[in-house]
Amino acid sequence: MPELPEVEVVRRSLQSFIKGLKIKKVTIFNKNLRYKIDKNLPKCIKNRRIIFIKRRSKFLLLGLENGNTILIHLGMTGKIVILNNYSNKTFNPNFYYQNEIKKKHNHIEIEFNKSKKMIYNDIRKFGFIKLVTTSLIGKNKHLINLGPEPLNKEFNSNYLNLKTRNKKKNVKNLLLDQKIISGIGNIYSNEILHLSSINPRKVSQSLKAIENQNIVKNTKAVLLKAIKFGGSSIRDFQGISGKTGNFQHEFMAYNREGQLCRKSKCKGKIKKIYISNRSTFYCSKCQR
DNA sequence: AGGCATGTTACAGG
DNA sequence: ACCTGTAACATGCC
Repeated sequence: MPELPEVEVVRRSLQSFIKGLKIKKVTIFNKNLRYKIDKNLPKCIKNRRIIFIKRRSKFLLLGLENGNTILIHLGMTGKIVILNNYSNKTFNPNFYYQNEIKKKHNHIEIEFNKSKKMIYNDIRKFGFIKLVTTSLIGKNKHLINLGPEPLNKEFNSNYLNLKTRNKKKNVKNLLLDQKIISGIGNIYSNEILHLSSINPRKVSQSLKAIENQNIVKNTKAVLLKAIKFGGSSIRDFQGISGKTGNFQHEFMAYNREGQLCRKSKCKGKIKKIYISNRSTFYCSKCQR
């Protein structure tokens, strides 16, 4: 599911559902995610209250009152499900999702007070959950090398000029490089370059200042719009209430091979190529 | 059956 | 050192 917009949509939902709640019970059905879940995790988080819910790049950070933070990455297919009133006798863990979320991929269940429950479900198990010390979070190996948040002011054209100046990397891989900008994945890199009318194979070094300026502007625009639309639901992304996002209907390039460019008056065709083994979509006319 | 999939990471080779 | 491509992880879908 998860690039920055999807993770942000989940964060906002969590904020309204579980902020301030106390963890009452933790059940691990399957500890073999990307990293094995520490067997001490349940007892370290039990009886602790959630005091903040933040996002850094594609990571979720659930801060606890005891100085620990639950760090979550959703990988490719990770989902978080929240259930209300689970004490109800007719409780069904897949209530909101019905057939769409399969119980066999529920790996962790965290029960809170106020009859709320959070489930981590992940088909491919590329995601993970681990506990980190809140005060040391910036030094965590997953976070320490991340570049700026694209929606922050530090991601601006000066920054991008500096980062592209000596880079021979193609611009698509540049956008995917979490050390340079954090949170962009394959879908949104395609969308950003399409909106910027820049060929994904273009070498970073050769980007003009105005192009960098456009990339910055369009990165922010694409991500904000995607958040506004509830993220993209391709395959299986769903927001926490089980609702799907709607940004997939707004795609200009991604997944549109062979279709007409949606830019007004362009009339070009969307092509699909592979760059570093990732599917890449661009308009052969307006992204030369 | 085989290729492909929103992510990350390790490794090989240029 | 930088860059790219490949593979791996596990599962499901077309």
